[in-house]
Amino acid sequence: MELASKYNPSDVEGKWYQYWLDNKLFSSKPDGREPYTIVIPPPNVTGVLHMGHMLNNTIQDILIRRARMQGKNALWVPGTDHASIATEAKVVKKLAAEGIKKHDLTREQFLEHAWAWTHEHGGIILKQLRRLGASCDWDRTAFTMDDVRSESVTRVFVDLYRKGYIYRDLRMVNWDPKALTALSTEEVIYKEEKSHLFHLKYYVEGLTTLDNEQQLLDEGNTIHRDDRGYYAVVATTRPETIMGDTAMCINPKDPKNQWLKGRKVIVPLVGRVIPVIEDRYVDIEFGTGCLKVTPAHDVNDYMLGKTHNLETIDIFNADATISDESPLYVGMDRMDCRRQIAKDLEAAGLMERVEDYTNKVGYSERNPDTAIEPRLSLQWFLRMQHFAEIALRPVMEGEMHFYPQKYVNTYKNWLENIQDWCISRQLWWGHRIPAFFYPVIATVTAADAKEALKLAREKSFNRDLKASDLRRADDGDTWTFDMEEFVVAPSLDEALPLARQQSGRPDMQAADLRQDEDALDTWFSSWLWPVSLFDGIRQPGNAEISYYYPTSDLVTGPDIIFFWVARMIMAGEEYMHTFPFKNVYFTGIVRDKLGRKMSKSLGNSPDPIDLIDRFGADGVRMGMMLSAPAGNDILFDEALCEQGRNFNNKIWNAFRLVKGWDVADTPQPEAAQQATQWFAAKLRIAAEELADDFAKYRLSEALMTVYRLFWDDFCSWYLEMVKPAYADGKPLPMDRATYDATLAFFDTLLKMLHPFMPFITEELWQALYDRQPGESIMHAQLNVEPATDADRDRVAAFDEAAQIIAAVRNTRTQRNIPPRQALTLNIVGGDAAKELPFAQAIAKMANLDAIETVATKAPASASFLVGTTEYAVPLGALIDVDAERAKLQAELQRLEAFLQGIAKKLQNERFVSNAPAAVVEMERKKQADAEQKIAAIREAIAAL
RNA sequence: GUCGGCAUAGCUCAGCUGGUUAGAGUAUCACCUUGACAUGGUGGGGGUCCUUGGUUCGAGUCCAAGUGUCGACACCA
Repeated sequence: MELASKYNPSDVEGKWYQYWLDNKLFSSKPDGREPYTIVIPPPNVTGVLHMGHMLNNTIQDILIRRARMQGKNALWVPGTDHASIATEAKVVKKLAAEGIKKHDLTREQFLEHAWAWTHEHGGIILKQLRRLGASCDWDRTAFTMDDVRSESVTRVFVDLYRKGYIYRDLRMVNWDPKALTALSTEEVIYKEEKSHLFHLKYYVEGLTTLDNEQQLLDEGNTIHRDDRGYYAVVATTRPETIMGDTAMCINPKDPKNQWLKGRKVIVPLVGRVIPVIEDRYVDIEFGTGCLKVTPAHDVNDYMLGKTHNLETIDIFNADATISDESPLYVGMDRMDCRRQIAKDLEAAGLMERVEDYTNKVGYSERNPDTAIEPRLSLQWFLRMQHFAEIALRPVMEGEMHFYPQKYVNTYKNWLENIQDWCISRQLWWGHRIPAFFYPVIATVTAADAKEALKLAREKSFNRDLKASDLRRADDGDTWTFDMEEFVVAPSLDEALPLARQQSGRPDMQAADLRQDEDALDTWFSSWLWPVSLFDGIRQPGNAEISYYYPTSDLVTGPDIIFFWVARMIMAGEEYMHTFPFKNVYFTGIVRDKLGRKMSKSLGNSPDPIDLIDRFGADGVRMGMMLSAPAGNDILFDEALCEQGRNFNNKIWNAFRLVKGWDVADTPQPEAAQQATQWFAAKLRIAAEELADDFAKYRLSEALMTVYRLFWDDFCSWYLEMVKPAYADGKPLPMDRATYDATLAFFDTLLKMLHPFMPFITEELWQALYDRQPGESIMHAQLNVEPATDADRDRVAAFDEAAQIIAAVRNTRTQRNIPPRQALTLNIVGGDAAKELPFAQAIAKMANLDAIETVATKAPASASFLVGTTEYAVPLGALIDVDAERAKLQAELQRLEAFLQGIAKKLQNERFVSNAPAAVVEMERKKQADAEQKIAAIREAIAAL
């Protein structure tokens, strides 16, 4: 067989992936074997592969392939996420480019566009994963909005509603004014920002003179006054919200502001008179201690509003332009308004001063340029207390393991301070909330119109309700108005009888029901993923869910520990009564080699497919894994892919060497026999190390273990030791015993490498022996005998031999003796009857013509110590006595310093009496060895 | 602000319950091309284990404080 001297990945990768597909080698069905399951963290359906996916999916593939080769029934389930906000935003943008506004379309029309977009762009990422070698069972590819998953989501919603965990309420939510939807607290990202703190003048109403001004000043009040009168100073970063001010608040214990108690102040520009209220919430130290209260636009102000029964004026529209509730700036964008009002306040002399200020502003995770706006709105919530409790247990009790473990703390912390989950989103792309509304005429009882309106608004959650919407009944105290009530059911068909019953109107028709317009948070479907993939919601206890659940490992980023991991544990415990995965492996964030996050604007994010084209999938996989300890950020450097590619080339060339040998039925040379025995032992020990690395999820170390085993032990040592000699410019044939052993070693090595580098290992494994059609390394079993003590002894003995070889080579290098010039090795003062282990191998590797035991070495020798044995290489005329002496002197000095340290330790009585006997004994042995070495070196120097 | 992680060779990281002269990969330097591979071979150099104090016969490892750094959470008018 002719093989190119360089490995070319593109020749083999596509071929073998197709072979795996054609032979259904990724597929899994429940059977009698132990299952090993991974569910993919579903990437956004319209996403494209980035470096984070590369890392994440490489790890999953390594774990899956390893499990498969251990004889487990390995299943990796792929799929995509509908990513409601992200996808809807993309579709809206695309439509906008075509001049179509979302709200000019009906829901159905919009969804048609969204599905078209999904079908066009969807699944690209899954195709890209194939280039990486991902061994997913593609026949099972799922989508969070396919029929099974959608129905599961709906059922879960209905179930949780009936269990009383889901409720509807008017709350201050994080509003994304661009996407026009509420967000959960986890979807808000706070960024520090340079802004301004505006100090505004709120004149005190009707106060022209303060009789006891001096006394108040003496008591510590800070009183502001100008020719227009007395005023309070309020510091704010958001002057545009003053139109919504309905109070000013001071801390009752604030000595600076006692004079304002019980007064009323005038909102600047607006002219509205608002009360001064008192609440301990106000921080005395901050600013002037005067806080403007805008209940509609700040979470804390909202609380104050509730406590103090304040009016709520919502001055923003949903898109954060100024609403007609505001007396000023109607229709203006909030940011423009901030600039304008600052100017106007300045011009009106109502701005005392402006200072620079750094504060944190929340931004939408999905629209990173859009500052979120706290907004009162009616949303659906999931009560989290129960879920926090059931999700904490399996992690704290060690049923589930996190790698790295530090995330247990993060997890615990979040669960213990959990807030209810806002699950509704004002989007169309997603799972529509299965709540069905029907109109009713409601009543409230109140003595006057104002009270009635307030009660009616509370009852209907409708802040837009106006006094004219209320109808007073004849008795005077009863008011009626139109509102809606709802039922929750999986479908319209099931909703109708419920609604008839609930309303007491048996004549109600389907057309009378109106389904909630909102969709559910994307994570409300993702949290069911490990269950819904096996249809465990719709068909509890089915064969698949019973077999594959709980899954084995989850591989994901720590950034979604709350969004996703925690919630999957909740859903798993709720619906399966047990945790969804045994182990969670948190990967780090992929950064560039300077430690910066990958971003489009920095242009430091390589295209994974381009990398695969250049280095091969195996090379890139190795590049990812080389620097990826669990949980640490990985600093990605193309140089690592290069290293991966080089390793592929090394494997390839080792194969070329082995397959190039001629075989003959000749006796096995002693050196080769020693080498095979040693490598067999080394292989068994390495396999144990590898297993240990995997057991601890130290995958980059596992890779390094195999890397060194292959390159150093197999190529640099073993192959060199067994390589046939040359005669007449041609290699001699190799004996069959060594050849067979070498092929067997190669076979095992390929299997150990396969999870990391699936393509090249398949290519070579297929070529190593004759294989059956449809056979694959993927399903070959990695069975390596356990290592024995004899193996460890042999490996230790070889380490000494390797040191001797290195020392002889060093002797050559330092004296410019060519490798081809054979040398003789003397074992000085040794027992002539005792054979040096690996003598033949040493002779071959160090190019020695003889190894002799001598009583005293030749005077013109280079000498060195391995262990406590002195070795010498007679150099004859090649000797440089001065250089030799200098070398020995340096070694002597080093050893003497070392000996001194030990002697000091051993002279310390407290050490001798306190340290364990074994430790003291070890020190004594070190001392004796060092003394022996020193004596040997002294002799060597004298002999020169 | 609260809590947590980390700090070891130029770089990226191992180093377990304290006990050989602190390791690996990579980079770097020198030498080496007829014989699998220059995407290679052989050999070398390179460390005040962040600082200070403590515990101990003994500290990279344990404790405390400090410095730096990263992260989570909370508040921020």
